[in-house]
Amino acid sequence: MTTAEERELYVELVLQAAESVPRGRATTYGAIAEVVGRRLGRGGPRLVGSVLARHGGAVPWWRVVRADGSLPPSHDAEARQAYLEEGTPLRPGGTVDLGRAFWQPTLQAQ
DNA sequence: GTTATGACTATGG
DNA sequence: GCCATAGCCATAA
Repeated sequence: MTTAEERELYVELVLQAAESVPRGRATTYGAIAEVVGRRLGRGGPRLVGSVLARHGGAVPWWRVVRADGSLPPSHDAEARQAYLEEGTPLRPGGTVDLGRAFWQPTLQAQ
C-alpha cells in the first residue's frame, strides 16, 4: 500500500542518496534502491529511475548510472560533458568506470 | 481488475 | 560486445 506521504518520502530519500555522491564519483540505480529500500522496505531500481526522471532536476542525476556504467542515450551527451568537468573515471566506451568511480550512497538519518 | 510502461538488472545465446 | 528474455516494483490508463 502506498500513500501520498510515502511516495513523497521515497522521493526525498532517493534525491538525498543522489546528493550524497561527491564530484568525480558515481553510483547506480540499484545501489540507491538498496539503501532506500532498506529504510522503507520497498522500491526497486526502476522506481529510482522514475523518481530521478520526474524530480531529479535539482540533483546531480548524471552521477547515477546503470549497473554497467552507462546512461540512457537521451542523456548520454550531457552526462559525458559533466564527467569531463568533474574528472569522473571513464572507460573507452564512454561509460563510467564503476570499478574506480563507484560510490556507496548514504542517507542523512543513517 | 487487467495491461502497458519505465532514466533497471541478471542471464543466456 | 549486442540482442532477446525474464524478473522486478510502482504508476498510469
